[in-house]
Amino acid sequence: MIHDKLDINWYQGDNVVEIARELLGNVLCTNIGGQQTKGRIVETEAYAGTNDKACHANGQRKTRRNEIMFAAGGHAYVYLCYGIHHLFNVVTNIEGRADAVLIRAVEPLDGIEAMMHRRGVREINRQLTAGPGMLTAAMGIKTLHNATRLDGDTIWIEEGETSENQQVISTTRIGVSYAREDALKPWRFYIKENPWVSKY
DNA sequence: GTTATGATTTACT
DNA sequence: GTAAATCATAACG
Repeated sequence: MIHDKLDINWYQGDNVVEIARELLGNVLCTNIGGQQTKGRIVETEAYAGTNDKACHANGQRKTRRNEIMFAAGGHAYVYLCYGIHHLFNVVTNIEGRADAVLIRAVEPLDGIEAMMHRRGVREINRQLTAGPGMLTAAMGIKTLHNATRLDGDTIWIEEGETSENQQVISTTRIGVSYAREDALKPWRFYIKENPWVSKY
């Protein structure tokens, strides 16, 4: 079965919410530290640039941290949250439009041994990748991978199985209550009844 | 220069 | 159920 890497142009559409939904079922791949890992994306959230109070780039606020969000779609935006967790986003839209999709959970496919080793767990269970900080740890993604191009050979996304049977649920985003009315936007997407979707 | 804080996880009472 | 861990960044002086 051939899986094609998503083309850089794929990321540059102007509807970040739609892209977040379409990312479900595709496969996030990393080749870091000599270990290749792959995981099917089962949960995402859209962050809609300057009009979204939950987005780091809201109100055209451009800083050193979120600078990469203003670049053209197809880059990785990785940053450290709570001093502990690395969060991985896919930058979308064209240069100057700071949209991004947060990858919140994946289902492990390849390199599971490496993931378990990085996470320090012995069994394959939700502890591996069912959460935005967990999946980056499992797949070896660190802040040094910020601004990585997703058409390279370190981090990329492949087309997944055709997902006719997957039912997509949309609901509110998590951990953004500070964003007031924008916290109510139903911009979190996940695959129904998939056991790897994050808790809370 | 200082200080507050978070797109979370984990451990503990 | 609640709280601690832990630090780069952003906002301010």
